[in-house]
Parts: sequence; structure tokens; C-alpha cells
Amino acid sequence: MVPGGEAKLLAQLRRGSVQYCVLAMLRDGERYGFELTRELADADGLVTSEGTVYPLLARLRQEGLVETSWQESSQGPPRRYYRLTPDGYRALDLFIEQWQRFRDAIDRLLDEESADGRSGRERDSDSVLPQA
Amino acid sequence: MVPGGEAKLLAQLRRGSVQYCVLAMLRDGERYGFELTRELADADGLVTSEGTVYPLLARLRQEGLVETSWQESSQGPPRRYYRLTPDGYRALDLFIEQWQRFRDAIDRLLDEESADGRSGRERDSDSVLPQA
DNA sequence: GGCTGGTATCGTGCGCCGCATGGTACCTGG
DNA sequence: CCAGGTACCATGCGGCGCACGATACCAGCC
Repeated sequence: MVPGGEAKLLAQLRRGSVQYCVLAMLRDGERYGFELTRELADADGLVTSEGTVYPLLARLRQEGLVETSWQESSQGPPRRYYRLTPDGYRALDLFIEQWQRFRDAIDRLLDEESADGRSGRERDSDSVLPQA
Repeated sequence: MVPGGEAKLLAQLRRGSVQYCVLAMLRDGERYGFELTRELADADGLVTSEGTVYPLLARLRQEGLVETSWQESSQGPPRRYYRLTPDGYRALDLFIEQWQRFRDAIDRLLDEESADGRSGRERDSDSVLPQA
């Protein structure tokens, strides 16, 4: 079991959800890329980086889910602010619905099997039982 | 918004979790591929197909997370049964831990932003205030 | 015998997206 | 003038879900 295998595991898990996390973060007002990156990086279990966020934002823009505007900053280079379009809101709502179903499906599967719910499986009795 | 966009959305979401669902299903006894495929297909929010499951099982075998044995069936071709190895159990436990953190992170993000939870963001005060 | 349809296995190739890498530009402080 | 923080971006790789198609065994039917 390679150390850092968790990283790969999580990288796969994040697929398809990171972009909607960004949409969710834009729900109550506009933000800029660097800010979004920092917040995602801080969020427990969602360690991302600029290399993830910027290409992602470019895609969202191409798909018309967000709009942008440049605004000068008092310190540092100008920032590109992102805000949701109506399509963006719709996409987010759709995701939330799908996410809940997906999440519950996984939870159900993990719980059922772990919780000694072996009501009627034949279980051929040889069995390994690792004492981890 | 293309109809069937949900399918793509879910296909991405499933990434990195389907294989662990399979491991979870093998937790309490051995099963064969076709059976696993049907159960996953029936599970709400997890519509997969043989094209997903068989290559996945091959990978799990290569990585040593499952072992297999052929058993004849009273009707139809012989079946290849899969069961967890100790490494398989460990991988599953690791996933469950990571999954819960990930799941909670997403839930927190979706809830916070929707529930007007903007308690203490500094929000650099120069700026714009979009009246969305 | 041939034909259909269900059960069961497997291989190949595409597409998507997270991420590592590396590059540019602005501003401040030493 | 250079280091370091802020802010933006493009490119290419890798992994995995999935569509598609192939193979084989068995039962029923005419």
C-alpha cells in the first residue's frame, strides 16, 4: 500500500464534483479565482490547486455557466471576478439533486454491507476474517 | 442544457467510487461479475454496465485486492467468483474513511452557501456588492 | 439441424477532468 | 534590482467509467 495512495484515491473521487463546488461558492456573490482556490484548498477533504481551478473556470466560462468581469485590486494585479449565469444556477441545482441520490446510494451500500446485515446470504463459511 | 447531461454528470461522479462499491459488495462473501453488475445497475444513482464492471474487476485482480475462483453453474456458462484479500479489506476501510470526509466536505459546501451562511468573510470592502 | 434469447465472460478505445508543471505580470520591501 | 506574495493562464499526462463488440454455453422451438 503506497503512501500517498490516498491522494490518488481522492483525486478520482473529486472528479465531477469540484466544478460544482465552485458553482456553489459563487452562489451568493462573485469571487475571483485565487480566492476560490484558497478556499477549496482549505476545505477538509478537497485539496485542490490553481492547476485544477483555472482550467476548470475556463471550461465553465465556455459552457456559459459563469460570466466574468475584470476589476482592479488595491494591491496586486487585476482580478477576474466570476458570477453565475441562469444556466449556472440550473446546473448547480441539477447537481445537488444528483449528488444527494449518489451520496445516499454509496452510503446505503457501505452501511448495508458493513453493518452485519448479512441476513440471508449463504456465505460459504470458509471465510477469512482479517483481524485488521 | 442537453437532455442526458445528467448521465455524463453521474458518470463523472462515479469515478473512483464504483470500484469500492464492488469491494463493499464482496465484504460478506463471494459473488460473480454478472451478479455484481445487476445489483449496481439496480442501485439508485449508480447505473453501471458490464462494460464498466468487468474491466474494473480485472484491475482489482491485478492490484491484488480480490482473488477469484471458477465455479460451474447448473444453468449457463461457468462463473468466476470474486472475494476480498486482506489488502482488499484494507483498501475498503481506507476508502470509507476518505469517503466520509469527502462527502461531509461537499455537503458542508453546498449547505453553507445555500443557507446564507456568510458569517465572517472579510470581503475586501472596496468592491462592488452585486445585488444578486 | 438452425434460430432466438438469456446467462456469463472479456478486450479495446474514447473522452473527460483533476493535477503537475511552468510561465507571465503586478506590486512592495530591502 | 531582486525576492516574494498575489494573481492570472496554458499544456500535457494519467486514470477510469463506459460504449461497443466479441465469444461461449444452455434451453426451447419449429
